[in-house]
Amino acid sequence: MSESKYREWILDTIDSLRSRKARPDLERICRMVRRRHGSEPDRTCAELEKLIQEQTVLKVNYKGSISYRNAAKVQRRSRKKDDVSLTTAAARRSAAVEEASHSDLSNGDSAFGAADPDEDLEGDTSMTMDTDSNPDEEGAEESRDGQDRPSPSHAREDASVRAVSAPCSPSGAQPGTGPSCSSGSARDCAASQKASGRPNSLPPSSPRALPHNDWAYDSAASPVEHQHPGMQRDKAVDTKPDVPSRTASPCAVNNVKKEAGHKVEDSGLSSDQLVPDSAARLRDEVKNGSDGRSPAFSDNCTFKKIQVSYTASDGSLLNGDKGEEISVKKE
DNA sequence: AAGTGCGCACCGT
DNA sequence: ACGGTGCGCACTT
Repeated sequence: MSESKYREWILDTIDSLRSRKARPDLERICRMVRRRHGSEPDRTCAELEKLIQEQTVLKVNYKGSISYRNAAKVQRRSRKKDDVSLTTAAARRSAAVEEASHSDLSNGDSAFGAADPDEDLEGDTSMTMDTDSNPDEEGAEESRDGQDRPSPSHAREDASVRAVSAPCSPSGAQPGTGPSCSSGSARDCAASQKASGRPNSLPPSSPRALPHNDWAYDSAASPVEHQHPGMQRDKAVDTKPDVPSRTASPCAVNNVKKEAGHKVEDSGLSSDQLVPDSAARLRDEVKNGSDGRSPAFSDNCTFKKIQVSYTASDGSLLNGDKGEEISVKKE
């Protein structure tokens, strides 16, 4: 029961933030929800996460920071070719979603989203949805409620949505100073966002340092587990294009592999990057594979960032700051 | 201090 | 040209 309530609150909040022209990021969302309804950020976080998994809320990486979108409101206007693929996409989507959720639960996805602005990772439109199919937002939401019905429409901006699992570190993380875990986690989330989201500054060497550096934010999924620190780092430094994203997620591969087959064509599709974890990953993988080369650069950056942020939130508060610094430095 | 409103620049379509 | 997004600032509570 509280679930639907939360959904409502969260969506409402996102909405409100948007209308205020403020970025609907975790921090703001949590704060606002708490303010308005007194719900603890922690809980909000969790609920938000759920919504993301249901795709009621889309987690998007926009301009280098994490944003959340009300899926019901995100619509794409002109997207003809997509429409075609949308159909197929929809099908996949559901599959993907399911798998995603499964894997997510187990944390199957690794943080290698490997999205790179350069290459237009955004090929990941797979999950784009027709909002047309949404009857009305409210109603839709309601109905959507119970099942993880992929329903989102999809965002047009250049943002990549990926993380579906944990917007914030699930349990542990929490600021030593903050006694209340709730605020702690909220902050935590925010922190991680910030840490990871601050990016933008692409290295000069980057061919097209877009102001919008939409690196993939695969993140959420894994606070700790995968992520091979050493390798990414090296790579980042290196300009070596290959391996990175691909090695990335064995789990993901497993999960998605099957789909990979038909997805390939899609990849070039659009610049929209809304993608469910698995899908995204999958796509990336496919892409990389087919291309034979991968956009190592931004990839790595992304990587680093993610990792860093998680590390920070994850455990050592002490290190948190350091982590950030490090990432900066690297860049 | 925190929340809010909004001008503005940016970007993709 | 248009619409979406979010920063940054000023205003309100």
